[in-house]
Amino acid sequence: MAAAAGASTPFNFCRHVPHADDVFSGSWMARRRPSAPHGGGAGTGFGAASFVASTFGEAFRQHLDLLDYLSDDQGAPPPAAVPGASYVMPAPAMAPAEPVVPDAVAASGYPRNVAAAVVAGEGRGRTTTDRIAFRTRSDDEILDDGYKWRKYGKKSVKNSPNPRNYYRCSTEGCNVKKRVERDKNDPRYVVTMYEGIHNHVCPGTVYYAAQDAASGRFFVAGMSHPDLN
DNA sequence: CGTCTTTGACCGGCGC
DNA sequence: GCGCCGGTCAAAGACG
Repeated sequence: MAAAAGASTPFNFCRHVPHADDVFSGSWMARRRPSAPHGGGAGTGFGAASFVASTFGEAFRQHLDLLDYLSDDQGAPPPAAVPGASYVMPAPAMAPAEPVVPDAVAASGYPRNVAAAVVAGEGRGRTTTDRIAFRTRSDDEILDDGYKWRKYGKKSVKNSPNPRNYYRCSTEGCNVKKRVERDKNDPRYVVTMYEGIHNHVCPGTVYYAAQDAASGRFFVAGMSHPDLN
């Protein structure tokens, strides 16, 4: 089965929404979007690499080879809204993520030995990009991470009784995609795989800056969200 | 009326 | 070369 990868890694998501009902030991928190701004309640997701780079910080790097991870794709820079920002060590996560390489992912040809959580874009000779997969215990397949997603496909896949849903970031010019499906071995879990790098900031996320007294340079001091304040 | 989901068809890669 | 399979497209319908 797609058990939790060895060492779970603490990290933050674009929208970090700790909620007692949703936080599970060893898994990513998930929460139903309180009021979807766009009809239909399209899924929401976070950007793989941009989110890794901007929110995982060193804690994640220590577990994953992020240099390799971030080196492909189009060499996309950090989110535009954080110009020149040195990535800020994220606050300790409320609950550790449960990075996995789900069976569904592995079955797609992605190497199982790629640091468990990050799936590099080498599978089956595909030309993409940054990939990252998570398994999330949730009754809800819609994970609220602040991004706006548009569903463009649904497909039943072999060896799984559960359909796979395909989403694309609905921000114009952003080609980030994600696939969502329930774990075939444990329907309580949702397997989400992100592909690509957001070329924009997380909608609804407010970056706040601080100035380094020594250098006078501004840097991103953290993120917040109105829901959390 | 605009936006989003649904869903069948189509396409391309891969294994045999 | 053929068939299978996953991923994407696009038309139609639903919804706010």
